[in-house]
Amino acid sequence: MDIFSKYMNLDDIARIAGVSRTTVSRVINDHPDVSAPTREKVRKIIEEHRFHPNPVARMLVTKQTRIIGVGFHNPTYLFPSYYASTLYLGINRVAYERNYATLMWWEQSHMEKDYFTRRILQQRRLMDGILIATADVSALLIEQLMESKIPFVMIEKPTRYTDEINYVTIDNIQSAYIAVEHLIKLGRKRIAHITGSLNIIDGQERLVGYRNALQRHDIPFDPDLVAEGAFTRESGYCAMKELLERDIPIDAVFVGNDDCAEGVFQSLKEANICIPDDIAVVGFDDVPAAQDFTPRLTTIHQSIQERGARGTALLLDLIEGRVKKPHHIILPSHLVIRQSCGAQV
Amino acid sequence: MDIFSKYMNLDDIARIAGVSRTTVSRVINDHPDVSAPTREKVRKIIEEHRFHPNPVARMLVTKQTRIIGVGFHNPTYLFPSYYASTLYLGINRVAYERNYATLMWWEQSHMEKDYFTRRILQQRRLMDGILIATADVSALLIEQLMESKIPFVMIEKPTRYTDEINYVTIDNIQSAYIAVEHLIKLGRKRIAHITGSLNIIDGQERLVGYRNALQRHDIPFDPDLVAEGAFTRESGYCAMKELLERDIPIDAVFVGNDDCAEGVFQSLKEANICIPDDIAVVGFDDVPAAQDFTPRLTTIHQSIQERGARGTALLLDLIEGRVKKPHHIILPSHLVIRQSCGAQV
DNA sequence: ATACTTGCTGGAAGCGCTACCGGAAGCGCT
DNA sequence: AGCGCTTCCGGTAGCGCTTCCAGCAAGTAT
Repeated sequence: MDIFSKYMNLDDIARIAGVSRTTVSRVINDHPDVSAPTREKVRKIIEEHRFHPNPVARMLVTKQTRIIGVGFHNPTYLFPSYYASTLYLGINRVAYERNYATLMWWEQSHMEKDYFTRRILQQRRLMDGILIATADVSALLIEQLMESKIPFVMIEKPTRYTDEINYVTIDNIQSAYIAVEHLIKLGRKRIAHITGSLNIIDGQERLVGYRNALQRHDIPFDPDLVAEGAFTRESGYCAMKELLERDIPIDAVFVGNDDCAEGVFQSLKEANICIPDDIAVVGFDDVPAAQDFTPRLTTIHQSIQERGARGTALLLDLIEGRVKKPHHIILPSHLVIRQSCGAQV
Repeated sequence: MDIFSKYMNLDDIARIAGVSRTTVSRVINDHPDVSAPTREKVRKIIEEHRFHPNPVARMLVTKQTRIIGVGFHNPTYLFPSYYASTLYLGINRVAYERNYATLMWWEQSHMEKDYFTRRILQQRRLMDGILIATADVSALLIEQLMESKIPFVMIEKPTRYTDEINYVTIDNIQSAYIAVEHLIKLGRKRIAHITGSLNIIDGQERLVGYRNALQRHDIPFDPDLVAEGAFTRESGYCAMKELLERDIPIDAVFVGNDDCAEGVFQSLKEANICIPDDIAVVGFDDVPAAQDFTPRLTTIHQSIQERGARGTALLLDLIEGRVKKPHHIILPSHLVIRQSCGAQV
């Protein structure tokens, strides 16, 4: 093909085949109104010329793109991380199975403030639906998305309009409760908590679960035992260090997620504090690396890939009109007991 | 906006503003041929109705989409991994800066064989250019891409048509040479190599560098010292185990990449072999986790994000006609000496 | 014989935008 | 008054598809 030549179009194929453009369109779309011989003839010519219809033109007339947008926010802590990659793995699997492509946004810290919102709104009609892979998203975007009636699903629990929005999440409160209760039952008395990002609902809810467990077991809540982290390794390192510098007794710590726990481990090792003998550690997420921590990390397991997959399936059902009412999917999670909590050797 | 209402279009805005569709288009595209008062009036109405022109219609007529396709192949080992995520980080940064969106493909093992190729060809006209983030890609796809004259860049060195294809890579041979030479200079005599995937050029070239270094220092090449890995943690674990079972003297091992080295570490620990005293280990990539290995991993550093960024910049230059001839970008890399090679304490 | 269905095909409209072209108005100049 | 020039605006023709509708031939029932 020459640089100056254009791509072929339906008319070119039609002319070569000696049929009308309509007929060519019909064979491409497997429409029944074409006789077998005509269909074969046209198909052969399409094949021969390696013709592919222009997807953009098709999108314009059918008003569907078979593209879904996937927005990741604040990737400073999301990417590159096991969580986000794995989520996308699940998303992509379902999108593939149902023949959709994914157009991904991913807001990085150096971008302008409302880039995410503007961009999504601008490109709305390029996407049949939108997946929002973070709770940390502006209320404005959510409102405009709701107003524009475009199908969208959040892969985190939204902080507002909770009833009206489709989302998939896990029971953070209950999970955190179980994790902390486990430590209590092992006889730990001074249980600290390094939180996740507290502007994200997961972080907030895990803190609630922590407090609930203490309360239930008549252990007074001590704010000195709480340090704010941010779901990252670095934040875990710093928060643990800060906790140690407070120079108060601590015999266990429940950490916002596993990435964060990695930093906690490092900090404890540097301070020559033994896990779990001196301080027991429990994480959240059960990333694969958790099995390779020394000692192996006790943590709450959740299937991140499933989260992405279920969210995507819900979105596509919404797009295709199979589902109408707002759905809230709450995925199961459970405690995986390993060595870092002191229950096993 | 009602469910049944359509999106607004240029004509709607034009009618409300009392101007022509053309004028509205002009103000949207900042065309000078509009008087200041008219421009203001139209702009206000656009704002008021939160109107965004249909990007699909615009794409159809301008014949550019401001979308680039990004293809990741064989994600079984690529995702979720530091390498792929980080690459995408670099890609996305540049794409954002130059106002392009990324449409990502990601072939998973459960997909049909030629899905990748078919999909890319079908959607070609939806993308202004294509980034191929793997060398493990069919010759057919490359040929069809070249034939269709669509701009594309490979983020790995291609195995064929090397001269004609735009790509970005590092000097694998030289880097591997330096890594192995470093071990030799530290007095290691029986240096093993756990390769990367040998169907990928990076794996092949690193093996060549390994052999070159041996040859240069008059150490005979011993095939028993080589085991095939696949750039993954698991493959490293198995390959190291296999190497140990051969029951031959080994005092160092150069590993295809850091992920793989993680498996090697695990295998050596299980066998109670001390790193670096008994066996020194050198990796490749310098992922952040390399600093947290015990002992800390000596490895070849390369900037993966830069790789993605430079590849994307090249692609966009190609798309925008700023660059014509095939470009080959070779990024720098260097050895980072830590503890696992035995040079530091 | 007519009427009516069935199977296949093509013409034409239109999706929502951009871009080309032509024209009206306003200006200063001869 | 007539001329050319600039400034601003609108009409219209596509971009490459899908889809609706009409039409025609052949087959079937009345």
